[in-house]
Amino acid sequence: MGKSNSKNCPIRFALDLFGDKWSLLIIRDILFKEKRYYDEFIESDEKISTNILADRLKKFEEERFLTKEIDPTNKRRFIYRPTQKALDLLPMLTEMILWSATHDPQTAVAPESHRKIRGDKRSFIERHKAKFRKKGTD
Amino acid sequence: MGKSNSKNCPIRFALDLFGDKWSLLIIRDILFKEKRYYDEFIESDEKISTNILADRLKKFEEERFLTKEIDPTNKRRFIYRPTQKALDLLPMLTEMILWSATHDPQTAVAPESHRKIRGDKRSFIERHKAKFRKKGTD
DNA sequence: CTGTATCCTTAGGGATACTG
DNA sequence: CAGTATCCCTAAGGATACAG
Repeated sequence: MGKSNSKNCPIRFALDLFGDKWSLLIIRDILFKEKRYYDEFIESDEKISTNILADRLKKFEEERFLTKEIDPTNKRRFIYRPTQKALDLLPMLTEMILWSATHDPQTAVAPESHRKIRGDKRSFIERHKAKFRKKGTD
Repeated sequence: MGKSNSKNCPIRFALDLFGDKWSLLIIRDILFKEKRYYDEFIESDEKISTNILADRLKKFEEERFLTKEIDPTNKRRFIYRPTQKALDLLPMLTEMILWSATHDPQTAVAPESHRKIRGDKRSFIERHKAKFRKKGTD
């Protein structure tokens, strides 16, 4: 299902870009855990392997989800920062999290709290975006 | 990354359930294209093969995304209908569609229209839900 | 019509060693 | 530190034939 194939279907378009096993987990680390460095991604619970991580970071840079620059505080490291394109995934990811919150028996949340979270969604997202306005880039 | 592994991460929880190549496309067909029968899924553009489709339908039934019943209008077919758990994916999918609408150069939508779509999101989702209240189930 | 059952292929991913 | 480069392996998926 190559990229040329996502004609006119926005869901397929999205899946072609981040519908694999690792992409959204990396995006999660960037947007919610504020990771910015290669070794920070490597340390994640899921134990991504070095070649896969490098490949995804490259793709994300090519697709303009991330920028890669030399870290000003340490000229021997790279810093990866989310672009607006990545930040724009926050609403979708927030809805995904809300969905899991209601349907995961392990973390199940009462409907009242769910409504509260949903009510807070905008501020939740705005809070995150604000963070990245300092750290992020476009 | 088996299911037992999605401890405390709602994104991983969601990806374990529908993070493969086909699941969200089937959900799309159910929620947006209102497909209900095996052969309707088979006819989709993406040409899913019979064994994969059967496997996903079974999993979705087990995970309570779908119910499977004998079609009252034709006792020799099955009808698959979305549960509330599946319907609850509408907000996430809508955000995914909105994201693609802004970032897919092919279907790119002007920011004004985008804001309009976003403003209409609730009614969009409610319209879909209403449809399924007749056809759907829980 | 709605699937199973097979068989086969391949892309994606894991482990590990190595490098600028 | 931030990756390549290998090598290998497996799960996922395609094609097709068959079955209830």
